[in-house]
Amino acid sequence: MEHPLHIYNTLLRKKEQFVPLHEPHTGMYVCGPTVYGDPHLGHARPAITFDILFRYLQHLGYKVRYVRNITDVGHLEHDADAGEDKIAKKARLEQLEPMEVVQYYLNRYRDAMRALNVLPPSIEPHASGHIIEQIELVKHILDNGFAYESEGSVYFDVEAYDKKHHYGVLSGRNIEDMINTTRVLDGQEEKRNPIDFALWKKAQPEHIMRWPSPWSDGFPGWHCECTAMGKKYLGSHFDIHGGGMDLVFPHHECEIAQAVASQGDDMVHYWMHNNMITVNGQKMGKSLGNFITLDEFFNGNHPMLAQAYAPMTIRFFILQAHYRSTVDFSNEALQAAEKGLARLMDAWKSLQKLQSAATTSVEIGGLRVKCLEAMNDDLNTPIVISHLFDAVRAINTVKDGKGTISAADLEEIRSVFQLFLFDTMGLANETAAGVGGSEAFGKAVDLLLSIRQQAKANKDWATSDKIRNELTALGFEIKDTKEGAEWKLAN
RNA sequence: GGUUCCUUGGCCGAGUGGCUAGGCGCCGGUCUGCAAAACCGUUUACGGCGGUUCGAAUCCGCCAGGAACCUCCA
Repeated sequence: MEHPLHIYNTLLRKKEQFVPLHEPHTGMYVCGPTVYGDPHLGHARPAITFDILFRYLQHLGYKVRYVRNITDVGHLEHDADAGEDKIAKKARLEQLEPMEVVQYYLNRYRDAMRALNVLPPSIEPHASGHIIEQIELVKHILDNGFAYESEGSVYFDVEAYDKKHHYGVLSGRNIEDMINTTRVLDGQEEKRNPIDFALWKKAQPEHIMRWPSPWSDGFPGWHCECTAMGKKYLGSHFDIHGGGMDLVFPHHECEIAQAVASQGDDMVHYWMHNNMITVNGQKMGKSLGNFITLDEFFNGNHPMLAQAYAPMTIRFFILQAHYRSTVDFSNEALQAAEKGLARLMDAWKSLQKLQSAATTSVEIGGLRVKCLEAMNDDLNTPIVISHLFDAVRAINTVKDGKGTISAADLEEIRSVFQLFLFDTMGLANETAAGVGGSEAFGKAVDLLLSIRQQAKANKDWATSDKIRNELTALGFEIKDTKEGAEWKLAN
C-alpha cells in the first residue's frame, strides 16, 4: 500500500508506521470500564475509538486479538471511606453481593456498547479472575529487587527502579519533580517514598473483596491487572495498548515500570490515547459529577439535554472529531451531528435507487483512496466523513437528474460507503428498523400517501395538506419527489 | 508550582509553510400548488505581540486564557 497505516505513539510523541510484531496477528489491549456505575458519555469515547481501530485493522487483513479488561476489583476510596473498596461500598449501601453489583453494571455497560454498535472485544478478562497472575507478577518484581514488603502490603520501589531505568518515559516526568509535587497524605508511612505505588494492599477488616497472598489477605494494586492480563492473553510483547489520556499517568507509566521490572523490557510497542469529552471545557467524569449517562442520552432524561439522542448520533458526534482532540458536549453540536448523519444516511438510501448512465458527470474520483489515506493518517475519521459528504453532493446531483453516473462508478461508491460508513466507522442505519417497522404499518402509511397523491391530482390542497400535516405532527417526514412521496419516521 | 497539551469563522470541527476542509446555522436562488427535502450560490477564521521566511493558522520566542495529569480512586 502506498500510504500504510500510521498511528500516533504517545511514547515517542509522533506518528509511526504501524508494523505488527507477528504479522498478520495483531495484539491490542485497551483499558476497560470499572463496573461500579452506569456507563456515561466519557466511556463511549475510548470504546468507539478503539472499536474503529479494531474494525480497520481487520479490514487491512490483520487477525486481531482485542483484549479489553473489566475492572471489578474496586480498590480504595480516597475520601472519608479510606480503606474501603469502591465496589464493596456500593454493595453494602445497596445490600447486594459485590459480584452482583459488578454483574449489574457490566450488563448495563454491554447494553450501551451494543446500542452504540461497538463490537465485543475478543476477550474481556475480569481483574478478579486473575488474582493469581497478579500475585505472580508482584513476586517477579520483588525477586528482581524493585519492590518491598511493608506491613502486609507490597510497594513498587520507584527510586530503585529509576536508578536502572527511567521512570516517567511515557508521561515525560522525572522523579525529582514528582517527589517535590506529590502531596503528603495520611496512611503513607508504610511507604519508603511517597511516589512508590502499591502492588499489593493488605485489606482492612471492613474490606469485603479480598484474596489470600504470601503477604496478607488483600487485593492487588490497580496497575497490576493490565500488566498481568495483557501478558497472559497477548504475550510478553504485543502491538498496541490503548486507553484515555487521563490514564497516561500514573496508570500506564506504572504498567511500563511493572513490565520492565518483571521481565526486563516493556511489553507494548504502540501506546495510544484518546482525548476526553468535555462539558463546558471540563472533563466529563464521575469524580466531577458532571457526567450524563448513555441511557440518559438515549432517552433524553437529563436536565442538560434538550432532547433524546440516538446512539448513532452519539457515535457520529464522537467520530466527527479526531480521537486525540477534546470534544465538547453541547446540545447544539449533537443536533448538528444528528442532521449531518441523517444527510449521509439519506444519501445511502438514494444510492440504492440511483439509475446508472453510460458516463459519469459528477465528481467522485478517488473517493476510496482519499478515505483510506485519511484512515491511515492516525485514524482521521473527520476527514473520512468530509470525503463522504463530498460524495453525498454528487449522489444528490444525480438523484436530482442534474448529473449522471456510470454503473461502475455507482457500484464503487456503494462499496466505499459500505466499507467506511458501516464496516469501518460502525455507523448503522437505525431508521430501517424504526418504531413500528412492520409491513402492515408501512403499507398503511403508503396508503395515506396515495390518497394524498390523488387529492393533489384533483388540486384538493385541503385534503393533501391535511394528510401531510397530520403525518408530520405524528413524527413522519414527508418528501415529495418526482417518483412520488417518500416518508420516514423522524428520530 | 511541575509535566503534557490546547486556543480556528454564529456553533461544532479538520488542517503543520504557499492550494475552497467538512457539517450545522444564516441569507439569496432553483424546484414545488404552498411547503419540506434536495441542489446551486453567498457570508463571517485562524487568542495577543514580536521573530524566522519570498511567503505562516501552520516554525521560534514572549504574553494572555483554558484543559488533563501530578494518591494506595479507577
